[in-house]
Amino acid sequence: MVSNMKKISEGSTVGVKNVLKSAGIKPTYERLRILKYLEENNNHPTVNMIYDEVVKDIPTISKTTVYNSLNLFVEKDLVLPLVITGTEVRYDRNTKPHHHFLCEKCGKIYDIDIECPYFKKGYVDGYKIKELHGYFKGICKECLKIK
Amino acid sequence: MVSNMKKISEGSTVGVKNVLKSAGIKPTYERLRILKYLEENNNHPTVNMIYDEVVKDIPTISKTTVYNSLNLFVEKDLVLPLVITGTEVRYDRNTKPHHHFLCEKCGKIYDIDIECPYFKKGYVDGYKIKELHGYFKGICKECLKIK
DNA sequence: TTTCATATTTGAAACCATTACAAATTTATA
DNA sequence: TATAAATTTGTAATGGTTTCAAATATGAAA
Ligand SMILES: [Mn+2]
Ligand SMILES: [Mn+2]
Ligand SMILES: [Zn+2]
Ligand SMILES: [Zn+2]
Repeated sequence: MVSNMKKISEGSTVGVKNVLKSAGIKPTYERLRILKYLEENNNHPTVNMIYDEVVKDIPTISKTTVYNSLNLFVEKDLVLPLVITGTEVRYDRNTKPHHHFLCEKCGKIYDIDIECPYFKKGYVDGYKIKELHGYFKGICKECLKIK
Repeated sequence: MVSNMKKISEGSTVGVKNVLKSAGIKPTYERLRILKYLEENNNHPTVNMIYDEVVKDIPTISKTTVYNSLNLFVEKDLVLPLVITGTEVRYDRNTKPHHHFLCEKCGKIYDIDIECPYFKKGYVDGYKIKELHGYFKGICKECLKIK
């Protein structure tokens, strides 16, 4: 088993609506659709990836609304922003601290379910840890097969 | 002891000149000064931080030259680019894989000398690891004192 | 329902780090 | 010295993100 992380929700309309309401966010049509995308896709997407899919359902949506919504989700701890490739921010519905793996060949970003003993302790070298950001770069299992 | 990492070089003019030459880089005045800055400061600086200091010695230097030089250093594995704050790239003379700590209060970035067992093995979840990027966010020792 | 205040969305402009590019300058070679 | 190659420089372009004000939608009061 590659990952044993549990899903946050199912991505159903009623599901995401409750998620937004309990976070104190008004569940607008646009926000619901964006959050649904994040729940249905664990691909750590960029703003453009999200926009390109969501605009198929809501042709009038603007990219600014995608930015606004994601910033709001981050503020309310519904979503975790990741900076892995350096060029653009990626968004993760899984806000629990976890590692990632960026494949140099296919560009996919995978979850890596390993533990960091220092993060568990809460301190390193006398410094108080609040967040953990860890990722590997290399070749993923599938691309290794292709050779 | 907070860190037991060894220094790469002393930052002396003859030192950095040899570093550049053995990397196959022509040791121009600008490149020497930029590399010297990196050797004398282990503060993981941004392009602007480097420029602001170097321009005091070389008033005619352009920011493009700082970019060009750093990109060349990265290409020749003399310097490691870090993306930690998300907004701008930082540069590290220490190219050995190591962890970092970003203090939320003072903004300083510290080296953290811990080992990653997965990186040592070379694999996680069947994925081949080539690079390791890990950092913590929190409050550093000094800022904890101030309280 | 109508009215009015508030929240949200939208599109364009601004911002900012980085890159592209071509002209000017320096350096190396003959 | 003359010529070619490499480097530096300044400006313009690029691209992701934010700012901002106008347009639209929502919700409560009348
Ligand atoms: Mn993830
Ligand atoms: Mn470092
Ligand atoms: Zn791959
Ligand atoms: Zn601090």
